[in-house]
Amino acid sequence: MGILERKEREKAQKRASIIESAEALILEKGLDQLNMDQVAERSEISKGTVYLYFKNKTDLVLAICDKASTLMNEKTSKVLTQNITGLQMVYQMGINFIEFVSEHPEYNRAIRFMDNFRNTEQVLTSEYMGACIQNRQESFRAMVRAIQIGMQDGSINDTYDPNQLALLLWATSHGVKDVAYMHQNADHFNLLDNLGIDLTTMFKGYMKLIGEGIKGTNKTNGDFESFFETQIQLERSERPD
Amino acid sequence: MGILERKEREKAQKRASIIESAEALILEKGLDQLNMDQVAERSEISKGTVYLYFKNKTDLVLAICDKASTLMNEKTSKVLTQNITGLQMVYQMGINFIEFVSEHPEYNRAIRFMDNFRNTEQVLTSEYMGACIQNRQESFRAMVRAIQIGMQDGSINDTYDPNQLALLLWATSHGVKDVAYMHQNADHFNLLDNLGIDLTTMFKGYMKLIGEGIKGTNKTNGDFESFFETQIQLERSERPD
DNA sequence: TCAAAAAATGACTGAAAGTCAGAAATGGGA
DNA sequence: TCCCATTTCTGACTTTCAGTCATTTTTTGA
Repeated sequence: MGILERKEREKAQKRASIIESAEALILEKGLDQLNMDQVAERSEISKGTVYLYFKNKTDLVLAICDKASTLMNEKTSKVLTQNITGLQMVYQMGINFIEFVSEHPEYNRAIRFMDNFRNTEQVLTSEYMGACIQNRQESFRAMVRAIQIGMQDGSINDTYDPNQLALLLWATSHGVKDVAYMHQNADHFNLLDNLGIDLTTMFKGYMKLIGEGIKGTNKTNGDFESFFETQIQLERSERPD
Repeated sequence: MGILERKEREKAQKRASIIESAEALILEKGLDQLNMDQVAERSEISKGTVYLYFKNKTDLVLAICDKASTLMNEKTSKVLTQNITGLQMVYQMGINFIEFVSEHPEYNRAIRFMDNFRNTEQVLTSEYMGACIQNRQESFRAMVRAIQIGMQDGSINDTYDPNQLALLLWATSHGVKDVAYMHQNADHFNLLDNLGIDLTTMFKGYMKLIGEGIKGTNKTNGDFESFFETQIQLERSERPD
């Protein structure tokens, strides 16, 4: 019975197409201007059909968050397989995070929106919410793992509690991201432009500050600066566009 | 001509009373549930009158942000007058910030909401927006000032650029605040509770991490831990409720 | 006491989320 | 090929809420 399978596939495609329409609209006009009539129009279906695929607007935004956090999570988890020190893994996760937000402003907006949701009925009954939480927790555990590896190879100071340190890195990196990409959401209070500091400088400064605070006894790791330059060169040689 | 003055005073009072109603509603139900009919009802005036005092809902929220940032700004600026080292000033500003958010969840919600605004007509034409930006910039400059003081008294490493360091402290502390008080907005992904780490521990950990990264050559300042304990004891003796 | 000015009102408009009765398309059996 | 049951889709309709404005009420000063 291949018909059922075909139907399933078509359903998934339509669902994905609605999500893509919503993403494009978020990119163009911002999330606060997202409008279900427009999502329907851009997907070339009626409004009612949108509601066959997503329970409500919140559900649709959470589906985008799910997609975003899955993508981010894959990138983060992959870092653990690289043959580098724990500290360098932490650096690499930071680079990935900043790149992700830079490449996908619409995902950043969706996730910021999600973090402002209160636990309403709509949020609690969305099947996507659980997936988002799982993805985040997995990324967080990858961070803890990188820290543990770093403590074993001597690149990270092992007097910290790995969970607590991961929590601090998570929190501070999100703060840096929010300030660095404030212009993606709002231009008021654009500290970076006001101070004439560019994104890379800020990010390097953050890594240096954090690096100083967490560095272990093994001094052969090199600092973030040199690691960063190597990575950038690697990427340029991989994608010479 | 005391009538005009009286009218001005009454206007200001009514304006303040509308703001208070909105704050209470934000505290009770969250900002996404804030509704202008309810604001009017709670203020015991008609909806139309609310719109005589505030151009629109955005304007009202920005008025709350103005009030909040003014309050925070006063606290921050006052730190500069204390007879402590620059590093201790930075610590104290952090303590004030965390206390502020803890005491005023409604203000935190309003400001988070503001940071998600895009620069629409409504935002640009609100007289409160400019005030908010000014308040923030003033707080930021106070932070820069504290860092400069710290570099002079040897409590802060003077190889950093003061502006860049202030930017990093601003960004990271906001990140820590957002994670620490995520439950004020949303309970999903409540990292603190998941890991069984309490707010004070996280905050101390943050200050330790940062402190390590920025500490200067003068080692007589004492660490954050001891500074924090002193401050807490001071406050307890000042307000023995 | 009264009329002009100021302040307040609430019914109304418009926009957008969400619903649902009916229309259209699909698919298996005769 | 036709039929009809099931699935899928539609868009007019309902509801909610921001924002408006013609009208009413209150205040003021003469």
